[in-house]
Amino acid sequence: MSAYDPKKIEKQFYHIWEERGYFEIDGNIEIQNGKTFCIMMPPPNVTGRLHIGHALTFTLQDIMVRYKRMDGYKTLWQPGTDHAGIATQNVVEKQLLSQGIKKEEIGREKFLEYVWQWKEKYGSAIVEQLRLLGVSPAWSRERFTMDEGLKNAVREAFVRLYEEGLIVKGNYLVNWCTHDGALSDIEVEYEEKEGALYYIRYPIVGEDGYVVVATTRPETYFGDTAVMVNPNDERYKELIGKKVRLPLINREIPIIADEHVDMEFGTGVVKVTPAHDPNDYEVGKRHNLEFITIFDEKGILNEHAGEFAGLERLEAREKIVKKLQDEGFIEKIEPHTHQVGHCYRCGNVVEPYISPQWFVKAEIAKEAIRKANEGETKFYPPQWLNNFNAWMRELRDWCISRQLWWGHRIPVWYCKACGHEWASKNEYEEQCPKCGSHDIYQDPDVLDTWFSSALWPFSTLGWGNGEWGKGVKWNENDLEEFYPNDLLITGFDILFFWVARMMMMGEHFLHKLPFKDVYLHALVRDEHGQKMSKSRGNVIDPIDTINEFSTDALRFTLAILAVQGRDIRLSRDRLELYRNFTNKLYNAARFLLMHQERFEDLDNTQIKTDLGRYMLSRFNRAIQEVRENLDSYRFNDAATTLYRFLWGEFCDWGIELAKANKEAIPELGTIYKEAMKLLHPFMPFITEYLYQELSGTTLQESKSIMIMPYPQSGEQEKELEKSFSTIIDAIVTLRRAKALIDMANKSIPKAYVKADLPESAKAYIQKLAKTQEVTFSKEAIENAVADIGEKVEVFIPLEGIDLTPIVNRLNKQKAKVEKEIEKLSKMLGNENFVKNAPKEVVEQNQKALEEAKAKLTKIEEELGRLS
RNA sequence: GGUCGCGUAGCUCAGGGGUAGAGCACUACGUUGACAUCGUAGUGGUCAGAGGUUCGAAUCCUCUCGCGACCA
Repeated sequence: MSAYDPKKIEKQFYHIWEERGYFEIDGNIEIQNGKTFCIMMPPPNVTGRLHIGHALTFTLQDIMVRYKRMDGYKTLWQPGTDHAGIATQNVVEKQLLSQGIKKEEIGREKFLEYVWQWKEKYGSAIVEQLRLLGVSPAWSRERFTMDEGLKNAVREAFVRLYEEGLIVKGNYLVNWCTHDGALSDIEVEYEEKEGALYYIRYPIVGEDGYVVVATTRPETYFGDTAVMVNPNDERYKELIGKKVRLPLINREIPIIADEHVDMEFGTGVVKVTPAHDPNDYEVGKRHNLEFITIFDEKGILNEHAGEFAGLERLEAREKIVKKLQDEGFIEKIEPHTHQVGHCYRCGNVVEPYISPQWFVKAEIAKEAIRKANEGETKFYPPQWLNNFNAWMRELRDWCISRQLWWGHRIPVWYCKACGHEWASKNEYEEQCPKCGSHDIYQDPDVLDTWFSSALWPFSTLGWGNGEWGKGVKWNENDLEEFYPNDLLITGFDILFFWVARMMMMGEHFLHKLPFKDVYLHALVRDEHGQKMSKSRGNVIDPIDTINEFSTDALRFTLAILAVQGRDIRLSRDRLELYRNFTNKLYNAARFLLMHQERFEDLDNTQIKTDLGRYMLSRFNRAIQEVRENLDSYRFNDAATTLYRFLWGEFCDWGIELAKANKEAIPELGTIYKEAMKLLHPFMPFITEYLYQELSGTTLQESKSIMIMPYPQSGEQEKELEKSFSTIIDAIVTLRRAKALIDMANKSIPKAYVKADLPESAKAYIQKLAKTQEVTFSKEAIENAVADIGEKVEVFIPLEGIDLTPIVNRLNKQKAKVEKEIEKLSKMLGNENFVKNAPKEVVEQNQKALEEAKAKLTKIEEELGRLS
């Protein structure tokens, strides 16, 4: 028993590759051809742990990068991590709380010190995990979205947009999480919830009656500043212009009319809460209503809520409803499903809330939209352009301020003396540029994390960095060489969060879209198509998977499943399959090495034998397909081609046929080595290992496969391929015929093959079909077992073959089938059964009878031929 | 409600006007000195359904049904 053991080599090889600088932009300097290739790593969160989605995205990126690097491109794969505002702040806040420290007690500066300490200590966990995946980014250039250079770039971008009037401050209704503060529209996740529709009675002022309004959020009635009916609603025409009195608090509000009211919903009377509902906000502005905010930023009800002041908004609901019920203000409560917005970070119910925030104006996206539709950026799969357009068309101003401490602080200062407001690229400001006062303060908020990552495709190339990192983290001509980036690979789920924003920013600041191609991959699901989640317990951990199956197997599995526009269903079965593939590759190499210690490079070899030329021709075909598929990001097709060629052609036929023609073995070894290069981007470790083994070298002492030229497709020999496919057909057909006479795995003395083949083909057929003597014949042979293949006919003479075993087997089968027929006939002959049994059962049995009869005929035919 | 995608062998999926493919599973045989994480052979499909275009449709078009995603 001999199996491939990846553990021995993976860490060791990775270390050597990285140490030798192969991952860096000039790592392949010897084979560079003047072209460049650049791809940005979507920076994972510093707080993150590697999950299977990372494994997918980084595997695909690494495949492209290794391919391009081997193909002679000067290649930049820019790595880095994201400071992840809310997530990181939460992690550190929690950690401090466990030590009994509240961040409010220690203050902003001290808290940030803790965060930085945390980042230094734990922030590299994910990049270390990434290394286990075998990825090859230019690690020396690793960036952090809050390093000094990128902080400079963020201020540069902010100040320019501020001065152009594209960043503005406004007191708007925003999505508010009482835990995490303001959220942008896409940070709110909607979920269908079983709630209730509360029908509340509002007494009419000066009359005995009341109107009933239906609401899903009864606690907001403290903020009502009107109730509203449709002017065309006959039921309520009389009421327009009158007033109602809010229950318990007895504030009087007007009854107004507005065409927007849906007469069908609830009672047709709606409450208007301008400060706590986006629709009502618009109504409030239209009708000049008062905006009453009823809770603070933590969600605690204020004085407008009367006796309920001090309670948390959601906890208060029940108490408020109870009181209303007790006082007779609730008409009824109906169950009601509706969409409820939740914070994507903490799951808290999001509230519309009026607060002063910073926004990027939507018009910044105009040019990016136009250029994307002109094809400056191509999406893979292309239908994503539609989604991009659909979202961009309805783009609203982007709320970029966040009520956090951790992040890029908004570079805007206010002067207490003269009220002046200004933005500055400096980290600290000393005095007011207008009046010179020192009594100034900086805006307390920080920027949305996506603001800094929107700059990633060019800020990492030095844009706006100042002098920081120059010549170390980036080079002066980077922007020229690597902008626009050639490709972005990321998940479709962040198309709007990130991709679209990079496109707006890139276009705005550099007047070119940041990517030529954008490849969006789907989600990794479990084998049943379920989303992976901790609560479902179906999470596949990439690190565990690597330990169990190897990095190469994981990478290859993900690649071969990565079909454009389709989710990936990952399963252990699949992983096993491709782990087995690595073992197959290993054993093929062992076979070759059994015959010869080392093999030449293809460049220095003249392939002469017919089998060698045949395999080379097939290999050239595979090269062409793999290249075409990689060039169009069809990772699954590229991987399938490799799997089929290496296993289905090289091992199954190349090596097997070589057993009949040992002279071809040195040539096959040479081709196999070259094939390792073709496979290398997918399976970096085993290919390096086998390449070195077959060369009689070690990586420690030799050049790595990863900086050798990627195979170029050569000529295909069509005639030779045809000839070999006839040989293969002869072998398969003969094997089938042998199976028919129960001699499948045994050697037989003689067979005839009717085919147009050269004498040299005989050895192959004799060896692989285990037939001592094969004769080519132009005629059919009498008194023989015959089988017809695609291209040939074969005949096995009956004389000299012991037919007893097969005749016995056929007789046994015959008896069994006859018994079956008898039983089924009897059953179907029974009138009651046919009448009463379910139709399907009757049909099923009829079908079974027919099949059994057909089988019997076949058996009888065979018996007739053999006796 | 709007947009998009999907429906192909028992399962997971490729393919995308010209004889229906792979892997797994299944059946039978097998330890011939690379590999049982394997080999050989075989069974298995009205390509969701109905219309249409075409010499020809799994493939293009329309509709229906079912599933999913995103947006409201």
